[in-house]
Amino acid sequence: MLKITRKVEYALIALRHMQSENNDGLTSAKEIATQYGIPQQLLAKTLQQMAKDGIVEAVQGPAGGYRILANLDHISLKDFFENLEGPLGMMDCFFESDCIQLGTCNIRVPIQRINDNMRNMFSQMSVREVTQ
Amino acid sequence: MLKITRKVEYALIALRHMQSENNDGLTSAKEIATQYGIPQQLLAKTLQQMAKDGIVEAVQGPAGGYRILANLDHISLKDFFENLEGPLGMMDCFFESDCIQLGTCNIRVPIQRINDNMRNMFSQMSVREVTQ
DNA sequence: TTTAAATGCGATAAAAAAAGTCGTATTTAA
DNA sequence: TTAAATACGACTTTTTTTATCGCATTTAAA
Repeated sequence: MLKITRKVEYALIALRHMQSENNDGLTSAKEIATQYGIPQQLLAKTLQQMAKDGIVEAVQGPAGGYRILANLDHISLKDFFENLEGPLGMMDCFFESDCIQLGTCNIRVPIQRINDNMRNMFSQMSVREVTQ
Repeated sequence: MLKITRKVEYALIALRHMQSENNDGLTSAKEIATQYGIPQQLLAKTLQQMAKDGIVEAVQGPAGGYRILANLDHISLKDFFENLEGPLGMMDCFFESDCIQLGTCNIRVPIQRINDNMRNMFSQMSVREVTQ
């Protein structure tokens, strides 16, 4: 419980790698996958998703790849997580209301308070803090 | 990602219920399971685990059940979570070191910093904050 | 103009984790 | 003696996560 997913993990590894490149930072998915021993296709999809979110820029064609586009200081971990994995909640009932017990549930509100604390914590941390 | 498990959820529901009982708080697993629409056997196991941890007391025999034993103000959410689910870490490599990429991983240390923040947050919250 | 190496992306498969069930033993009040 | 509860290991089912497959598109370079 309370774990981050591989997708998020791979995304952070890739960003940190690209940030430390001494050239213009353009790096292919294959290059990163090989160096860190992670599945290339999965990493590629993750990078493609980040490209859609404007975090990285994709360059097509041979000798193409990805490079960081956004200022990582200005992206909170909360937004980063939610871009990749959807709404951040300790229980599903915070966004899906298909739980029949919603009316009788006695911990929804207190857990939501804790969840707010957690979201707040990740709102105050930038992606840069992980990649620097 | 970053979700609590049903086991933890059920445990908190049960504690909150027992705390609000106006009798001596002795309540059977069946009673709680019925009231909140929770699988009885699963709840029972969760209560048994809490009994081992000294959080609740188990009373056997007919008309038996469970009642709160510990002072919930003095149990942190971190300890509560770890009692039920084991070590709290955003990545498995914090406790299992079977990851071959440990040497080349470039985000382990920064993620661990974030993880420490999270553990610290849950250390400063008591179970009581959820059950009151 | 052809080729090769890269991204783009939907569908599917495999693996792992979580959730739930079953069966049986034990305890104990009535 | 019976019935209603806890105790607990083994197992099954379901869900989620992780990974793979196949094919299309882009584009630099031969």
